[in-house]
Amino acid sequence: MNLKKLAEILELSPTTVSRALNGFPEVSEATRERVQQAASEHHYQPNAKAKGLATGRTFAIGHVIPVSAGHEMVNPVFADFLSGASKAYLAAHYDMLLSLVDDDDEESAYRNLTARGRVDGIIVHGPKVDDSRLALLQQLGVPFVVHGRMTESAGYSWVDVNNEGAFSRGTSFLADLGHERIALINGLESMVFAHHRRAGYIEGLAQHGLAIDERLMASAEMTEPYAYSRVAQMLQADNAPTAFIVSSMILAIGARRAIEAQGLVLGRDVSLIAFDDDLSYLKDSEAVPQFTALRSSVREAGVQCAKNLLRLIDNPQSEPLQELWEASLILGDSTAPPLKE
Amino acid sequence: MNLKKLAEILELSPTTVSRALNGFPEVSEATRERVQQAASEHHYQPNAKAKGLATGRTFAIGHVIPVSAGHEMVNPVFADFLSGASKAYLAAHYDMLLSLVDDDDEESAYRNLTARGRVDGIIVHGPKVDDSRLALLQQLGVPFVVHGRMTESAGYSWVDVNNEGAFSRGTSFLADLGHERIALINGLESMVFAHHRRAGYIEGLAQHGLAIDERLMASAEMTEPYAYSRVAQMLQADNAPTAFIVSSMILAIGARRAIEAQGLVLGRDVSLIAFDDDLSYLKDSEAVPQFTALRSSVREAGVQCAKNLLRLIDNPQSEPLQELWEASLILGDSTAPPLKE
DNA sequence: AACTGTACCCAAAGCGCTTTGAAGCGTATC
DNA sequence: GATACGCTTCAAAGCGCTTTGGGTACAGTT
Repeated sequence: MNLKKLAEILELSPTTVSRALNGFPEVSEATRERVQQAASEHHYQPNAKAKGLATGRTFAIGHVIPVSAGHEMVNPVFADFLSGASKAYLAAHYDMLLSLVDDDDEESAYRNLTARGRVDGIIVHGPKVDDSRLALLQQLGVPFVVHGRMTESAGYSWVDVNNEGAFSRGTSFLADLGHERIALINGLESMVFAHHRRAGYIEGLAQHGLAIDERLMASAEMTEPYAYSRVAQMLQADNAPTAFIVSSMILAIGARRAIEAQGLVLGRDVSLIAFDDDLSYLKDSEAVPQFTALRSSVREAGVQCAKNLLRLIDNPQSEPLQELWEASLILGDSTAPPLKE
Repeated sequence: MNLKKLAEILELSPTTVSRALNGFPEVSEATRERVQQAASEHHYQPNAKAKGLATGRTFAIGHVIPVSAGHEMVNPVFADFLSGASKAYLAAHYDMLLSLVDDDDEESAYRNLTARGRVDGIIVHGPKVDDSRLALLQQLGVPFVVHGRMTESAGYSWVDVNNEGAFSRGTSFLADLGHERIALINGLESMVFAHHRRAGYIEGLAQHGLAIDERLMASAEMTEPYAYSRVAQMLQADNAPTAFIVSSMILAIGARRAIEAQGLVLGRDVSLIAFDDDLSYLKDSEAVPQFTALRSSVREAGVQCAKNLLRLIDNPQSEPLQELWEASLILGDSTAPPLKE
């Protein structure tokens, strides 16, 4: 079923049918209703390609998701982020185009999406320190919103969590409990979020006059086995840490496994704070959460990135939209003062 | 940059430029090279909407992903599945369109995608027992491949793991070790995969003459807290199970937490087998895996579903493609004979 | 009776590509 | 010298929609 056939059935011109369906005023209410009736009866939906060609719009948003080239790993938070974003798109009748690309040749993905006119805007994931994509996207002239931040420059839109503040606060909290050996299990520090978290961690230590010890800082792709092995190793070393602050729930799970494998009890012998993206299948929100956590919903971030991008598209002259969210510190079962020796 | 402008620059007709770029034989090698040269110089990419309109093809595949309506939960295996599928699409120059929809109104998502001509084919996720989508998709006449199975009927394409065989084998393995009280922590049994796993579990018990006890079977959305609470509850009950077989790594993690919270040791006091989708961030593949597991890579399933769908699209008259994969049983650290009392 | 305004509707052009049918132009054939 | 035949190129139509710039009919105004 297409416009022309529908128009024939209704004995109207395609013009009138189009206007009726798109809510233009120069068509009588009577015919508008007749048209809408017939459209839904015949399951008529305008062809997206034709509509896009005629309007110059596409009604699709591109998400370019980096897959770490070596280990083919895709960050599990994306599922929740996308589910949030798709909520916003659904309401606005946008579609979501996904490109998972090796993070060493992302550039061609952005070029493709825009040059071929596949999308009206782009959500950028996984910003890196000194990210070269910023210049590229600005040059391409496509509206975009970054989930996270690239540089400190003002000229682009982003939604981010105050990772530095959160990790400073978490580290302080552990120090206030009396911990003096606090370890950081972080993501890859080429990622801006990990960079900020490390900075916050160091700031927290500094505020309490605690020494910075490189041996207490780990940084890698955030998998469960990585957390397990690094935490196990740190606990076995001389002068082991009594507390950990870790960058994701997955890491917290690996850390917990390592702690218990040493015969230690989490929340008594060892304390732990996790950054919690509030993933749907890993909720840390029982009456007493298993982990003390810095929480910020990645699903909500998805909603907000999407909404802001749509605003940018509808309103190309507008100023960049920037939002810095605070994570909340949720008290759980995994933190306590250090044991007296 | 578009075809017309490129043609003007080259002082050729759009026809010739188009043919040159699309590898038609009726253009001389000399001009073909000249055209390709100019195209890449000017970053020319054909407009996807126009190309699609002219050819009737779209070069996009739709993935419709159910989000459980109540809890807004999206299954974490999708990230890995999509990363596999996108590999296949990249090679064939297809794009991936994602629709995350409440699983109670998926129908309109399929109608939309096809009626508006947004996709050339669809991958169907999360098949349910007696799934009404099968009839709908066949009626819509769009090529599709199901990840999993819907009914036993022969008339459609799917790629699935032999869940029944796997869970029968896993249950048998536990019974052979001497376990007599074996519990199942399953996903929602409205899902076909969970249905099959339950059937396999029961078959395994039956083969060893073990009784079926409804109190040892749990079924729900597969979250960590769910596994934790159900396992804790079963362990505290009279006549507690000595072994568990669970439907995902996330469940295994929740189960482990519950087991250890009782002061029990996994792989000594309690045995556990997990179904392992081989997720990139939860790999169970150290020298000795922490969990004994039934493993089948969901990323590979993504690759294969995508490849088969592309074959179906290129070759509409072909027979349905159906593949049943066997999971491998990986011996890990979480299983042992039951303790003698 | 002629004019203006308003409400409704339409023909045709155009979005950027592919594809059909045909044309121009050497070279070989009779 | 006329005809046929490759080889290369092109003009124009068409994909399904939106949008511009009208047109028609009828009521109200002068």
